[in-house]
Amino acid sequence: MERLERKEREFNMRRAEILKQAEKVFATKGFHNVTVAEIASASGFSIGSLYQFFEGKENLYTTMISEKLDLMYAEIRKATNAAKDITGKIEALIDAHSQFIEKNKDFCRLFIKGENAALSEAMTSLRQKLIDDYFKHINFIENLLKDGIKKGLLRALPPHDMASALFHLIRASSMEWMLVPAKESLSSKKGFILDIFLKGVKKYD
Amino acid sequence: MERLERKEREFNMRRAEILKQAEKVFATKGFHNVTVAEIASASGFSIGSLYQFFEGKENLYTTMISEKLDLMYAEIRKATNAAKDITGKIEALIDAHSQFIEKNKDFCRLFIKGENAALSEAMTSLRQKLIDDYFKHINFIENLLKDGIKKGLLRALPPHDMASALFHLIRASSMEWMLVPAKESLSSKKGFILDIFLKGVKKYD
Amino acid sequence: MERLERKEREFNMRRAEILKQAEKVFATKGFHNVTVAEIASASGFSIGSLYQFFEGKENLYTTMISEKLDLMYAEIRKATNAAKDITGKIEALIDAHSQFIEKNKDFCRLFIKGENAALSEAMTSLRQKLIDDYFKHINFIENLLKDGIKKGLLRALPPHDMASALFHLIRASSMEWMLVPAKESLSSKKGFILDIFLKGVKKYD
Amino acid sequence: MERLERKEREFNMRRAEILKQAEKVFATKGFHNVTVAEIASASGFSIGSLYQFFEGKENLYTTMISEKLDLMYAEIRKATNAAKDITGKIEALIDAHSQFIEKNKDFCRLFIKGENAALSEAMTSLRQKLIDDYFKHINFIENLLKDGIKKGLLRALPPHDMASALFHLIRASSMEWMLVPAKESLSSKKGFILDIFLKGVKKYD
DNA sequence: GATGAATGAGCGTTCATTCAT
DNA sequence: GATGAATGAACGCTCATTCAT
Repeated sequence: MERLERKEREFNMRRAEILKQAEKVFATKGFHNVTVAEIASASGFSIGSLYQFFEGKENLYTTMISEKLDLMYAEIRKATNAAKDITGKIEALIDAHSQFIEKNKDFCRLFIKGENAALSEAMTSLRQKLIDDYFKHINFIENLLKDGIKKGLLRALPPHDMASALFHLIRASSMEWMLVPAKESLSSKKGFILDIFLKGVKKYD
Repeated sequence: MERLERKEREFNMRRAEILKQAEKVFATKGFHNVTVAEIASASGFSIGSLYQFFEGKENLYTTMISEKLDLMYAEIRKATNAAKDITGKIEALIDAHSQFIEKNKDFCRLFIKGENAALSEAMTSLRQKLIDDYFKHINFIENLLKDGIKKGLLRALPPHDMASALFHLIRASSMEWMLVPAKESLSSKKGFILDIFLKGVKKYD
Repeated sequence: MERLERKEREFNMRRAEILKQAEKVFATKGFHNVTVAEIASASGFSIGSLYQFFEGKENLYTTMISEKLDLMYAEIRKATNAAKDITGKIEALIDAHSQFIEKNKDFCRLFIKGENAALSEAMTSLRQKLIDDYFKHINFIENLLKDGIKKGLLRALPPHDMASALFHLIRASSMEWMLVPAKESLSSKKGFILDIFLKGVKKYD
Repeated sequence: MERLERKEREFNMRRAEILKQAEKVFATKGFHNVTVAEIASASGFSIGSLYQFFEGKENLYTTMISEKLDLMYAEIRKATNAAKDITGKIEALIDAHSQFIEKNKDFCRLFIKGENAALSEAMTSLRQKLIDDYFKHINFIENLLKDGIKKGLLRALPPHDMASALFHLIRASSMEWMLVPAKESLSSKKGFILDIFLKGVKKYD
């Protein structure tokens, strides 16, 4: 019994190590420009071993993307839920999202670079998962904003559109921060995002 | 003389036809999953002929992306410049951008899917061009908003960040419209974008 | 009648012009690294026109080689025949051969570089022609030497082997002259070739 | 340790096998008329495997030529050095050279056919190596002959030219033997070469 | 179990030749 | 006749995956 557990633990550790190194390599060069041999070499395993952990190159890639994104959404929601009031939650949402991107610059670049397309089964279902997760996340933000409307803090605009807007305002800062080599910390944009999202750009209402 | 002109016209028509068909094929399957033979067959030319118009697969791809994007930015700016006052210009900006996306759904999907990455010279310089064009466009919007600030219509927020925010609010709607199969017209979101951009989501200031 | 003659004369002039330019291009880059388009462009004719003068690329190449080599052998024999006595004839043979090589350095390099092989019909028959011409030439020298034996000037060694030896002694100098960038005139070797061929290297007999 | 040695030995055996079969195929058809698939099939390996042993088609070709030629020069020099006196050494030189050609008819034919040209890096450096090795060999013969001059056996002709002459006299016989399908053994020419090289063709001095 | 050499389908690209104009 | 755009077979090479050791 104990033996089995150790085996399982070891298996998971190796799997995680491979994913970690694969992320680095993929993030640097993109899916199509990386060979399985490279990942094997980077992670210190043999080519053959990789195929014991993952069904193939695509599966390794989609798993890596998928698990990392799960982590991102989880982190953001956890931080958001931990805040007390609506404004605090929105602030936490912006902050946690920004921080994840700052910590995972290379990974996130994969989404600017693109490198997702493909026709194969695995890639198609990855894309669908990405879309589903995206809408789940928008829905999470939506509920937050609905609460704000109910509490009389926010205007009664379509919640889904508001949520989408907030998400993409965060994305806007992130993208620019990733595109321009050296700039101030991404987190410094939090105030602006919060301000423009809440009050808009017009001078007098 | 006339002969030469007709030759040139024909050349350009064939070139355009290839680009048009290549756009369709690339949009469906992404750069790496399309073969030159497929594009040749789809556009009704032989493999060899493609190489008279374009230096290779990458050149065909980057040319297609580049020219189409040039067109998009040009259309948006033309429509924007044609409007009279600031609010009208912002409205026109949103409208023209939305309309281009509605008319070029498949092409725009390439950017959601990503499929830009690659390490080669051509691809690297395409990416740089995309980034440059993006910032040029943000700058165009920036100037528009600066004018609004000067005229006392808009708050004196950092113009670049405001421009980026507006651009990504438009992008937010577009993305969702492309992700969800059948939905109301993208243009119908114009009112919301304008509203949230100008006034924000907060109930009382 | 006269019209026809002019046509024919023009045809031959164009054909010669193509061969002349083709020689230059082939000599510089070798058969496989030259395209038909290059030859067309170099000779000032269209691709299609080339196919009116020659059946194809191989035919153009083999014709060029063949005719040039015919010329070489003809020149050498003419000069040789013009000399009076045996020793003079051998001297003339060496001289004319050396001079042809000096005048046609690039062409002759084709034979050092190789660039003859191929499996196709045309190439095979070219090779056979080269071999036949080579033996015909050796035979010419042979007759010269037989005469020398009959006249009591030369030892009664196997005439074919003697002829071959003489030919390759000339070739030896030529080769080195072509391999080493800048050297004294090839013709300056005539004395040495004659000396070693006639007297050998041994000090006392 | 032992394991590693066996691996290395196997690797070298496979590499040698590929070179051997490649030599046959190239010798028959020339560089440009052989496909990588053909060599793979002839040597009993897959296309991909060839690329584990050699960087590409050119590398395979140049390696084959280079190693074989190294072997030839080594054999000739070894045999020559083993002989006692000058005349014996010259005889051994002729003999060893002839024997190598008799044993490696197909390989040597590559040099008659030519098939060395090409513009690429690898081919250019092969050519330079061939030339360098040629002159190194001539130099080896030169030293031999210089010794003969010093010992009073040979006339004080320019040693380099004498060496070149001897080399090409051997080459003359070899070439004819290769060109004419069936003939007496090449080695039977040794006597003639020695005779003409030492004494020349003139009857009375 | 672990390995990495072996496999070969599939790719982008070239260029001799043809033939509509 | 003269042209050169169009053709597509054929090539060298890569690399995800397998499987004998």
